[in-house]
Amino acid sequence: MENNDFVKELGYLGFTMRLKRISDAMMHEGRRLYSDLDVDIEPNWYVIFKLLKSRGAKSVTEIAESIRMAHPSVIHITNKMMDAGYLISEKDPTDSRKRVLDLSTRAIKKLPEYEKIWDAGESGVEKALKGLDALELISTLEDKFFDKGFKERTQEQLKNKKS
Amino acid sequence: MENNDFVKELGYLGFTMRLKRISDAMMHEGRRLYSDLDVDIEPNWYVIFKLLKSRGAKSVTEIAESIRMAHPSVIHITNKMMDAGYLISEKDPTDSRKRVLDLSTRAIKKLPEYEKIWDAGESGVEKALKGLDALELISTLEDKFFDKGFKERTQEQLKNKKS
DNA sequence: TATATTTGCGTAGTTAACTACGTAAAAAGT
DNA sequence: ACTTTTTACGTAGTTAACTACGCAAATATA
Repeated sequence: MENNDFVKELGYLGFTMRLKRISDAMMHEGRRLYSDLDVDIEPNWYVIFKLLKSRGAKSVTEIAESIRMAHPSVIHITNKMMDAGYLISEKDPTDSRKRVLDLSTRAIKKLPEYEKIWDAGESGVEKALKGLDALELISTLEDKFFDKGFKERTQEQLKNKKS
Repeated sequence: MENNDFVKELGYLGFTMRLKRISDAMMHEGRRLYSDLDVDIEPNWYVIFKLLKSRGAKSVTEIAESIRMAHPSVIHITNKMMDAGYLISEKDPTDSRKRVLDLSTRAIKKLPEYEKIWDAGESGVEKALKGLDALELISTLEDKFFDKGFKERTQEQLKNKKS
């Protein structure tokens, strides 16, 4: 691997971009993996499978909150999973605005096969990151940038400089 | 901030997704920042400004390699910067396939103003991450996942499990 | 009880990266 | 010198997130 990485030279200024590059690269690898394995699922589906398996049926908004995604993203993902036959959807009997999603029997039948892949993926990541405090750092990043974001922090710095 | 984060509970399995979420969130904050400040630039442009300022004129492919992006992405970004009047583009005299990009005089005139913003952004990130080995971890992630990706690591694990 | 607000869901449009492929020029091979 | 391969760039199409907005149902308020 060459070392011509200009973004790396930029220090903290390049941090966000480097984060995105790695995230994009890993995401992309994930897609290639599924396509190589010739499996009928897509990258982010695992989190829906796991969530509904462990917590039972949930509405769209509940899912969005549980995984910290915007609800339109959840609709998009779960619609594709429904088309593939992995989810069932029912109106909530007490609140007709809500649509409650749950795993189909097909999903439950297929889960063991898919969990082997996810376990292998997890082991691979774990092996690569063991001893690096990576999960702790991610938690810190979440704490620091989910509540008071990058924007607010920059604006504070701009104000400080003026005084 | 509530602590209903299911992805966090997934350990290393949720690592990639958490990385993407933070990256997306920071990216989004960046866009909001520029829109709040009412400046005529977009998030990733800074890296092109900085690169051409420090290294001088470069071709599309050279830029792509320097910042580790696919060349169509560079074309996309630099076309917008050209439309905004920040870049000039010329054919390479010795190789007519190449298109060489450089900062315009307008860009050079505007740079000090923009660098104030970027400095503030960098300070904000630095303050949030100081003492956390964040840059070191990013470097490790790059080393581990740019060369031998997530896919290959998972496939190794799948093989191991079978034996 | 009537009105106003909040909540849940869906659609539409935006953003920013990527791969795949095509074309033309340059370089390498025979 | 001719042919093949590589390189550089551009376009088209895909993916996956987001915000903004609108509608309808439920809840709160007057």
